[in-house]
Amino acid sequence: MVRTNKFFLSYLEQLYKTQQRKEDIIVKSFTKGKRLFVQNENASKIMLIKDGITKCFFTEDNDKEYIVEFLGKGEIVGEIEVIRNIPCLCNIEAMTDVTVYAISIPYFASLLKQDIGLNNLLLEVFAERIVNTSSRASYQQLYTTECTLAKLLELQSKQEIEISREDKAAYLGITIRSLNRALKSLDKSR
Amino acid sequence: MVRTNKFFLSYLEQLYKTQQRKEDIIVKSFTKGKRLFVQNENASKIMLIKDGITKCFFTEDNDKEYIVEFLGKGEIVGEIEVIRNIPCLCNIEAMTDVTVYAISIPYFASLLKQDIGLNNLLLEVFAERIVNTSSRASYQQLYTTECTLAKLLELQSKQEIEISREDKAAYLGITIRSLNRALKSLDKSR
DNA sequence: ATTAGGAAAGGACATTTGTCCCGAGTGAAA
DNA sequence: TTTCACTCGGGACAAATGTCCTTTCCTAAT
Repeated sequence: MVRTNKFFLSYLEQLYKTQQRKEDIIVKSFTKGKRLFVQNENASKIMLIKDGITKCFFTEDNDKEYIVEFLGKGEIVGEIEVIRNIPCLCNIEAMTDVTVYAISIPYFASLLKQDIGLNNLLLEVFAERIVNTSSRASYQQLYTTECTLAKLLELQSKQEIEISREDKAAYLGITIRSLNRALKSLDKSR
Repeated sequence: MVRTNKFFLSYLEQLYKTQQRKEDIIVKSFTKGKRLFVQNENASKIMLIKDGITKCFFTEDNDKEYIVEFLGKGEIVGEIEVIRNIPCLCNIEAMTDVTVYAISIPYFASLLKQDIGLNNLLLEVFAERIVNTSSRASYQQLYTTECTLAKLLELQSKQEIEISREDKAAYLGITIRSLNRALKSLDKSR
């Protein structure tokens, strides 16, 4: 559930060490709660998470939130926006203190045009995200809240993170009231 | 809603014409209703749609279906499975008679390792799919059925296709009963 | 023309989910 | 210690959705 990618992380560490122009990749930090990207705003950098955990979520016009995924070490953010040339699709918020490699857009764009290793890494990341996002969308639409919650709790138990009730509800796309009910009903069934 | 990609189509036409080994890319046809890929089975080819419209959908264990997207000319299918080395994520079914370029997996894999143009095309397709899938998942979770149906009808009116009630319901992830109700209630409001 | 079979729409009820609100519990300040 | 204010969990009702079943309509065969 918290995605990570050690290959991409070491690829970028390598790139960082050997870069010619020292301003192409810089290390930045965000304290817990700060946003790396804000939905609908234009991004000035692409980032790769060096340490910490973030959440990637939509804020809809009706003020409800939907968490797409949790991103940890080695996950890249902002690249879709550059590739498609659009403003930020969603928000990325630091759930813990976070440090990132921030890559300038022109530099990243030039790498895209020449570095096949980077292309392959990105394709793998994208394929993984498509698999996750689409199969989750299907599951959430076609199963009961209780089932999707059970799945979430199981995923969470395999990870090291604490997810607040708000975030659980936002991940499932339901209200806190419904989440409480589902939690209670899962309790009963064991 | 019916995705298409003329750049990818002409890229593949070019490739097809100039291929060395005549068995790397072949043209195949599927009549309406036939499946190009079956969920959980292993794919033997990657395909790019030359003509016709397909639907890409999950069948869950509870027998309900969820349509991820409709794919038309120039859309590629089966590539995610090769990149991630997994069995078919979902079903791809011909909604009209369909012809495709069927590409052998080893050939495609070798192209991936060397052809940056292909990599860039794929990255754009993937980025587009992630944008669509994730924003639709969010919208469907956080808005009422009526809103999502209205959006679907609007999208459909801009396209040339007819979508059956079953397919509309599967696209929205709801039952036909609920779809009928929502249709009726939309009627009333104008 | 009549009737049987099947598909589709919608009524009726059950279940699920959301909204609103109240009361218990907690922490901080007087 | 008392009280105020705030948060959180859950009760009660409303709205939405699913399930089941009946009715209607269409088609095809006799």
